[in-house]
Amino acid sequence: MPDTRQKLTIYDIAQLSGSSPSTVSAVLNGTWKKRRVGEATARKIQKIAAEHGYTTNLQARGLRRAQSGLVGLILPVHDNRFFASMSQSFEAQARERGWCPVIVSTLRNPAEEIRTVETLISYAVDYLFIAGVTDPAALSEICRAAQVPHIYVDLPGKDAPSVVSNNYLGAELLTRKLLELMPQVDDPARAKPYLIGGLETDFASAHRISAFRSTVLELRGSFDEDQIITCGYAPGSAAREVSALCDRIGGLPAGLFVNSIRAFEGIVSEFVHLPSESFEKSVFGCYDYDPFAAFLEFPVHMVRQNSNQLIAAAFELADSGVTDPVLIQVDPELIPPRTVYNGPFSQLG
Amino acid sequence: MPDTRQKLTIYDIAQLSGSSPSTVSAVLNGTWKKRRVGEATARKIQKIAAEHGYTTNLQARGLRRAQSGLVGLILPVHDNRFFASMSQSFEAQARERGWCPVIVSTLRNPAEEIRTVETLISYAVDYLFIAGVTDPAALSEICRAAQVPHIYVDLPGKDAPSVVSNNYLGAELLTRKLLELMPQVDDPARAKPYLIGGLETDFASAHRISAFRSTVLELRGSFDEDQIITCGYAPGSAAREVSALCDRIGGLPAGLFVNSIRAFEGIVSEFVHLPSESFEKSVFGCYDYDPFAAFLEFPVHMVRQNSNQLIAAAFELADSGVTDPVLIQVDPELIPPRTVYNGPFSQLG
DNA sequence: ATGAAAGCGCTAACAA
DNA sequence: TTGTTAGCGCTTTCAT
Repeated sequence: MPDTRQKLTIYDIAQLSGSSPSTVSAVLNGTWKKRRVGEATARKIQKIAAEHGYTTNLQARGLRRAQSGLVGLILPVHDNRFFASMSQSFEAQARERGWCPVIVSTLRNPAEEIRTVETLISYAVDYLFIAGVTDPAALSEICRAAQVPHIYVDLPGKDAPSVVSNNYLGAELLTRKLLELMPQVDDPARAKPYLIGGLETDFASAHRISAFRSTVLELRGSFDEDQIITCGYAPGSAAREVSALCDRIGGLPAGLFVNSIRAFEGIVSEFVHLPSESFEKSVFGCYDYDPFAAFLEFPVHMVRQNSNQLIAAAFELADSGVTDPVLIQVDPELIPPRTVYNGPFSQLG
Repeated sequence: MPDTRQKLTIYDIAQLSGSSPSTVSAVLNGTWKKRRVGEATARKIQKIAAEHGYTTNLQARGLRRAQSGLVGLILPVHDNRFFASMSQSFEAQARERGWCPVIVSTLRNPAEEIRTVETLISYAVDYLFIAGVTDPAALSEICRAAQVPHIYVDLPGKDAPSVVSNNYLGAELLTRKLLELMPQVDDPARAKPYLIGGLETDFASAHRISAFRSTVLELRGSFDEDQIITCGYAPGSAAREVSALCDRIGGLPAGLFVNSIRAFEGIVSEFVHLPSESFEKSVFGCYDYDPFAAFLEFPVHMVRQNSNQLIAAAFELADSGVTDPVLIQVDPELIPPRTVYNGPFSQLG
């Protein structure tokens, strides 16, 4: 391995091989077949390049070609099971297609989202995947102005194709399961199922709440708005709210639909103070899957969103060049208690 | 917002403002003060650029300056609490410094690691953070040849600065805790603590195992190698191994040190078949923190690695320009059962 | 205080 | 089959 202090360019390789920069360029970027560079010349150049550890300057190529080979994914946070597994899938599939994935989180901060999209565009990303942002319209506008094709994942955009989880279906399945398993309780306030967590302003939560409401109404014939407690996603507020609920109705409700793993985390931290028997007259559901939540003291039915399928569908749309605002839905899965889900990357850790 | 079909360049802005490209360049990249561009000229150019939605082409800038403004982080997987929170911290701190973070995972695959480092170098990353790879030496060599400063996080490199978790300390704390709480059991095979999960070839695991061995020896006066079961990180194999262990020693051991959250996941999936009383004569520890694992039926003591501090220390080294192979250790924390840990990003979800 | 011009490394006409 | 050349958009001497 020669210690090339200076980075080599195609000009260096041209010199060393006695051919011209354009021939070297063609050989090294794979277009030499159709440029009809001689087999021998090609071999020689490849050999020299390899020996000297030549690597293409992708900035220069990108500048010239007016594209970068980068594909971006914007998500709210890395530190979340659903989004992290989305990252994993995104990366694998981007690589498969010869793209270099760039994953950035914007913390659900509108200004940060805009700044980030602008930065990625400045780096000439070839395609942008957008998941879980607050203002899709603003981002679409920026992308449109810069002519960057983009797609929304897990939330619908009206100016670009979208792939979303079928939140209505997932919530309906979970609600039906709860209603099916809920024990008979005398106190009417405790006999009803409650939904806790999330925000109705959030697209996904809105659909889940709507499914919860309709399904309860359909199967029970009545529904009160006090059965819905939208307190956001933070564990702390869910903990406070569930505790307030129990105070209000004098114990745990017969059914509890927790609308996010983070909220569930907070709720469990409250539950830990209760004796085991408290859970006997209740059934729990959580919209999100977590392997450990599957093994709590009380059984928890969970919905697992198929992030891998979301990303796969998005890549298919990207590949096919669709730019119209089509909307594809991906069905989530109801996961029973005590189940270890095996995902595409589960052998790793 | 004018619908500029074509992306504007500094030449366009120069025309529009009646000044030269070099002046526009200086104004728009912030060096105009020291280039002594007139206040009025500067204002005018900035105004025009803003009105037309000009954005710098970072590829062109990068090519010219021979740097990109990108800073890379290489990790094994995204889909893991520890690494995901590392991503979150990395991103926040990179942004703070005006860098654009690029986070990629290489699935502990040596070839992929090398390919990835080469790709990032081709994009002219200014700095590289490397966490959890299999062959640091090879990567250092590539970085050195390309003159890319880099730092290792969570594993030590011998040719570059490193920031690592104090795995020995963490494991020692956890082992001491287990030994302190382990109940008296008659059967000698069940009276000993066991460690399960991980690989001794892995730097972090090696240190943890070493601490486990020494601490047990110190406090108990004896140690058998059969107390260590290194079966990797996959849940499935940990599940099989723990079940084999229980068969062999005729029940749960008095103390079980699980060497990774993924292994613990598999173990818990076995435990779920056992009656509650089974856990009464055992104490559990897990090297990794998970909010739900904190609330299992039986108490679990956990070690939480401080990924935020690891990244912070690494950035400090990067800022200070250190390139010698110094090694900094960051202490992990022992977290008691039933504890919700609040991290720097815990209000998000 | 500002402009002209060269060039970063690569690609893609266009020539030969 | 291969070489010459003109840029991609920006920065940065060097002039003025």
